[in-house]
Amino acid sequence: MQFSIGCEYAIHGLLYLAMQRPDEVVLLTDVAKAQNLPVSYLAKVFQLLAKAGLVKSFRGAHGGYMLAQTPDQITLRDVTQAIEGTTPLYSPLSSRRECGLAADCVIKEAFTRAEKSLFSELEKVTLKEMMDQAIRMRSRMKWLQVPVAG
Amino acid sequence: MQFSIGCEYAIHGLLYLAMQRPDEVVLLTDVAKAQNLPVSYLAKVFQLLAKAGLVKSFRGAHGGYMLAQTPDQITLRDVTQAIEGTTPLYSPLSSRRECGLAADCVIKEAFTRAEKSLFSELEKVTLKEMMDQAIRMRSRMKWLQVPVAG
DNA sequence: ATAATTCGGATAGTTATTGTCCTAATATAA
DNA sequence: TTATATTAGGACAATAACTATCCGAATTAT
Ligand code: SF4
Ligand code: SF4
Repeated sequence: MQFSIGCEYAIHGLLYLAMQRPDEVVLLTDVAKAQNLPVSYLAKVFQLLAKAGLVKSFRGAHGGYMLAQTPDQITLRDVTQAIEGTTPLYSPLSSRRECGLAADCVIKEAFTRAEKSLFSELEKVTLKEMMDQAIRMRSRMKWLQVPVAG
Repeated sequence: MQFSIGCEYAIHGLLYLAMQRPDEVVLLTDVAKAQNLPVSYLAKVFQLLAKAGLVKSFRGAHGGYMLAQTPDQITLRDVTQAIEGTTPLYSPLSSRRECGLAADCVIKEAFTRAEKSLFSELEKVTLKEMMDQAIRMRSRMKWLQVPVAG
């Protein structure tokens, strides 16, 4: 019961993109290098982000990635769900157990509410806010030492 | 990012206990049989429940398990945490990434809030409520067809 | 054409979860 | 005391999920 490490890579990768000049296209290898991540796995993560519409990808020479939405549109929820998918937190295999409640079971309903509550919290935090923090505290985040606009 | 199947076993096992006469001691094998669960794994689950103080265990002849708290004291949060432990939903390995934010990082704070929110929802549902539902809908839950008080 | 780059699939390595088994400890009863 | 019933706990095996690597195909700029 933990977010996978792919979420961590995604969050920090997106933050790295957000810190570039707007519309700057970044190489995957640069993202990986800056944060000491395995580039081959990060590639998979970025493919998921692209599919989810959080980043735009460009193939070929001078290709790479850039954000597909403004940082204030991208929330932590978008990121985690892009990586982890949207399977419910609790889905009992009633195959073992004969049970005809199905739709209106207080247990399942409770988990559904809890899950909604979890993601609605994550939805409140945007990449913009993370970026703002990163700008304020840039000196303490060595992995983010990138040239910024201007 | 899903609650493990052990949680499902635990919830339904506790519900089975709750449906017995108060202070009735139940054999693990009966719980497993009623729900067609692997008894050896259910044993592990019940050991965790015992450690967490949700059930009392009795060894030896006429031994078994019973609830250690009244059904209205046991919440879904207690159960899930007894099984899954309390490791945080998100704990980035800053080993890869040099970052000095640590304590006051908006990302980590967001996940912490989200996690609290998740568990606070789960805390609102008690075994008593599940039991009441089970009593109302007994006919639709074949795995729970047990003799009840009286 | 050539070089640079992402895409997608296959696959391998690693870790976590789920399940089994065996022995020890404990409790009851004859 | 001995036999029997039952949980505790550790070691282990099987399975599944996650993480990581690799390669050929597609795409694009030069
Ligand atoms: S009681 Fe609810 S969670 Fe359990 S098997 Fe029935 S429908 Fe599923
Ligand atoms: S930015 Fe926050 S989550 Fe990322 S490495 Fe720094 S402290 Fe950890």
